[in-house]
Amino acid sequence: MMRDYLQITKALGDETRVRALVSLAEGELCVCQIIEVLGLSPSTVSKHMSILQQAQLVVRRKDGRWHYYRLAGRDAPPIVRQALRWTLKSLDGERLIAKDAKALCCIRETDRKELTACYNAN
Amino acid sequence: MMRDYLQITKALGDETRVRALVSLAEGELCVCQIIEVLGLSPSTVSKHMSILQQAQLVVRRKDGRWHYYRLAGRDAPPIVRQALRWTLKSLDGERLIAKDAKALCCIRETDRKELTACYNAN
DNA sequence: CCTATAATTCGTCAGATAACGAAGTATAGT
DNA sequence: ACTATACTTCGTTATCTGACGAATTATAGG
Repeated sequence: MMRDYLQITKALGDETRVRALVSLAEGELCVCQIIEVLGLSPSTVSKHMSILQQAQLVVRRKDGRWHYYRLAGRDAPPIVRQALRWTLKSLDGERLIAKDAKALCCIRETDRKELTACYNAN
Repeated sequence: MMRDYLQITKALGDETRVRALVSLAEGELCVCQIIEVLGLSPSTVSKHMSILQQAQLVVRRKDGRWHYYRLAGRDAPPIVRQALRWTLKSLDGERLIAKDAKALCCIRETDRKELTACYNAN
């Protein structure tokens, strides 16, 4: 209980993780897409996603070589769902988040090869 | 916005601070009372309360030599009030918190001189 | 004015955390 | 089987954080 709570608050206490979390608001992403949004190394992003998953804030789905993450849903415990609702609501309209969302449009719709140029443009 | 959010989540990401916060649920306390509940040094507790205050989760009131802290109320921004509601709801019934509450009864009703014995009894 | 009390600020130290690259695992395509 | 791709795990390093005691500030009371 306290343990769950602290796992959630600690997970939410890092800007990078929050950006990753909010990026998932519009649907699941694979790790390589999250890497592009955040602009961090694969190992770093992997660790962050693992922390979010341990806090039950995200769910992982594996499909071939790709690992997709999505926000926890209806089956998640209330404490988690409430935390997510509060987070998304509180950060709605945040500038940094908006910038990520813009980059995400490129990332979702673009072949991985063309992607870097697109991201750098923002 | 992101700044406020992270100040809140970082503040809530420490067990000691959460215990202090929940202790205030039944009404304001002065620092020396919080010190008794937590069993930590004055300087440590002071720092923790300062962090909670910077996150706007608590409000300070000064009366003579005593500094009273209470939970943020109706005048606090929505992001803060929602965080507090979520926290108190999520930790309702937590064992460690309950123990603190028990100690708090002693602390509230007891002269400071008799206090140590009372606290140690739990 | 002097002392005691309540709290904060400062300096220090140990332990936690976030970043990286290198190495390892797993899967897809040839 | 071999190579490339997608992630994860591990080891290292720099920075952040939480704890304390000592020193400081502010107020109450003799």
